[in-house]
Amino acid sequence: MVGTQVHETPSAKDSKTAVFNAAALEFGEKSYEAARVDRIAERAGVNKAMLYYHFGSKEALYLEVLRDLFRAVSQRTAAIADGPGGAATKLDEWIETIVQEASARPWMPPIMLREVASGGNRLNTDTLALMNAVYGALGKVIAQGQRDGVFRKVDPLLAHLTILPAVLIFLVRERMVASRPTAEGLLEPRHLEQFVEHIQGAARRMLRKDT
Amino acid sequence: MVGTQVHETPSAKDSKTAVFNAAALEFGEKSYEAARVDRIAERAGVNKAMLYYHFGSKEALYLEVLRDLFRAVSQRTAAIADGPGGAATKLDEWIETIVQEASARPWMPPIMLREVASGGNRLNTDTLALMNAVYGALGKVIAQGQRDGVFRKVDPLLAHLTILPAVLIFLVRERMVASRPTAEGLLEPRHLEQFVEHIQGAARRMLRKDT
DNA sequence: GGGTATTAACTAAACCGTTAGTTAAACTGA
DNA sequence: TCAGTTTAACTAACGGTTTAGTTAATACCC
Repeated sequence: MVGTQVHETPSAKDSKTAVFNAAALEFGEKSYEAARVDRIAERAGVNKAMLYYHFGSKEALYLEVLRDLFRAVSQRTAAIADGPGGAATKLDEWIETIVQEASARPWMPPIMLREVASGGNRLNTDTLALMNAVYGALGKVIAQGQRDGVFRKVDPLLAHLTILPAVLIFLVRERMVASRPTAEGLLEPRHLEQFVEHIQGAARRMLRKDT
Repeated sequence: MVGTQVHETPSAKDSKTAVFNAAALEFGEKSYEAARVDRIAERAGVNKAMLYYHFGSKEALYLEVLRDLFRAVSQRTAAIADGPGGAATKLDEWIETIVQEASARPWMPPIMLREVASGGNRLNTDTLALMNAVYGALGKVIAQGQRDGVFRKVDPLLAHLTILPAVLIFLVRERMVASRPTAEGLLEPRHLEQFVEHIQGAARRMLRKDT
């Protein structure tokens, strides 16, 4: 939806994107089942029937949010993998991109986490393909690094399952921290840039050849 | 509940633990809101009202599952941190313990992921304290390693936020994989031992001093 | 011991607020 | 006028919780 340009009358487009944005926020805050259609409509400032007019059902609206989310990330990460540069740089960029997209769509991390937590039952084939593209991009970068002799032999899937979860959870954690008055222990605040540097470093150390 | 020994008549204990176990399964599979009290009762083979008789409410039951879960993990990880051994070994054991506890309670990873995804709103102070204990244990191990000169200077919180998410997501992923007929890309199967070795290695590389 | 009171364990059914989804009418701009 | 847009009002079903009542075992008292 972010970035969709179907030809529609101005008012229609406005109400549709209003619903979409409100839905993204709502689905980011609550699970699919806890998300309320009425609340989405209210947040969008439109009548609930508009939601059904534009999207057909709660589930269709949710899937629209999902697709939009993965489409953006998969395209950008794929561009990095296929673009120019060394593997180590691309690795940093891959991480940076995920973080950027998640910042542009704060609902992304919680939705993804809930989706995997629930076994991805709601993910249809093409959405799954988009997720795979994100992984595929990292796989290409790792393969390039191994070909170039700068990365050691590491299972790319396990590498992916080390980096991405950390990013997602750090980002959702930020909200928890923000909402608590006195945050200590696990909820001590940390700066995003600090984390990005850390996880880039950790990824590099995980992958680089021992000297 | 696992490990609770309150004195109760046999039948009461049976029905109560039956409800507890059914609830743990249900809450592991679905979000709190998607979990159905009727289904829990059915799975436990008891009347729905028994659930209220023993636990008072759906939420109280959920919190019981949560507490049980964190109690076990926090106790075991704390024991490792305070026990004998080198930091590197303790690090491996810390990871191993999380994996073991999660295997004993397959509902742990999905519940924890959903909980952080939703900002931990349902976590009360003492449950949060248990989570902090798990982190605190890792913090102690890292501090020991730094004191002994085998670990480099790394923010223990960021280190924790690198290791634990990976473990949780790998474990929930296993279910997704198992439930799909042809798993490719992100869903290619991997062995648990293989992953444990990988994440232990990644953690060690993240923390060890450069030579 | 035997009769009575009390309690824990359990059930079927109803209650009632909530919620996704519908409908039919009204409005708007071209 | 006419298609696209918007709305208030409505409905059917669902789901957590309560309730009124049953059963069987245990405790108490003479």
